Amino acid sequence: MPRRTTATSRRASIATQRDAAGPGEPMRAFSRSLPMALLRAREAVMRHFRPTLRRHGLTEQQWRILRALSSVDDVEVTELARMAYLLGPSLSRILRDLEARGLVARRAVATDLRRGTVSITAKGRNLIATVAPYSESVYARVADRYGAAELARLQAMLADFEAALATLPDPDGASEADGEDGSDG
Amino acid sequence: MPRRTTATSRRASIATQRDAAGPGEPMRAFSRSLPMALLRAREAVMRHFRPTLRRHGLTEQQWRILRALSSVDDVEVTELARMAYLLGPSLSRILRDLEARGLVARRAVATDLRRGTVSITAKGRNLIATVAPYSESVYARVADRYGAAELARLQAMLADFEAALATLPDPDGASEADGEDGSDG
DNA sequence: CTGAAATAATTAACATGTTAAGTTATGGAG
DNA sequence: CTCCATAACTTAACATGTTAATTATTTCAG
Repeated sequence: MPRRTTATSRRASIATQRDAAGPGEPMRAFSRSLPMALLRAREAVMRHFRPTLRRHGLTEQQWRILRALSSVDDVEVTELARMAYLLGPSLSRILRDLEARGLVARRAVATDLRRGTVSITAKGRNLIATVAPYSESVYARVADRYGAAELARLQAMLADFEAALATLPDPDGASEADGEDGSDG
Repeated sequence: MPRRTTATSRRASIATQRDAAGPGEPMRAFSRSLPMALLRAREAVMRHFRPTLRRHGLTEQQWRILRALSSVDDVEVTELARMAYLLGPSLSRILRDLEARGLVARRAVATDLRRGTVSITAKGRNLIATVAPYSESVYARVADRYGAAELARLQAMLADFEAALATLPDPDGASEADGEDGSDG
């Protein structure tokens, strides 16, 4: 390991194998796990979007927020988080930045001062109008390469999958602990 | 917006609509974009894994690394990054931590001091053995709820999708810039 | 009306994602 | 052999993911 000492023996067994699944491990083949497949598929698409967004000073999440805002007059922060699929803390930080850049505007709700509403500004709409064509272009290329029909089917399956898992009980985080690895302290 | 001033007029139009798709925006319905669907599907699964991992002091990425290492004797860092689907910088940081916790061990490759190999320790294997049952249990519940056959089909489609997109030209980051928002500087 | 519980949003703290830059070691041209 | 391009990691810097703690308001039991 470069940047350290102790150059010991050698080995260089390259290990081109991916999932050896040793004789004592009955676990699923690691590289084929569903979360991994979903992650890889998503990255396969996103890597085509990021460069364009980046050239316009936007991250994927900022783009999601602007897109969500462009479809409504104004929304409360909590609802926006749901629409853009972001957690509250992430949204809070990003809105602070987008507001400072003049892409969104915030207002308090007079009837409940805990709440705030967010809306996209003209500058924000202009940015969307500038980037949208590239975004559409990428999407078209993806649909063309994989097949529009297949793509629609894939999306339908993903929606079904999400709906099916939504019926599972909440994982919470308290029910199956045993503490044996000592990394909790 | 709480934590700020300027309580102006009111509005409270709640906006239960999701994708209004205003009369001037021809873009795809935002909430149904493929990247979003993949993100939601992945989160639907991961939210059931995270609590258990967390109870054992592991993050999702650390778990991927340990699982990958458990399938081989030892691997070079670059190959491990590919196996665990992590970028180099993320892997560097995580390995530093896992090594400090005694879950993995590193060695330099004598024939090329730039390279380093990583292997899982006995302590690391014990941790995997402890967590694996919970992981398998979650996976079984997911498969049961969505259907094992459907799940297999979904994974196959995801693999096909990734393969199809791999044939697209690299996005690079220089080919369709026009610079209109001044963030390219 | 008062104070505890609940709600909306933000802040804090730590881990990873992502791109750029830096470091050490190889390898090859001349 | 020397110098430079490359390669393999690591470090740096900034943005987001994730969970916990805080702050400001509102709600509601009593």
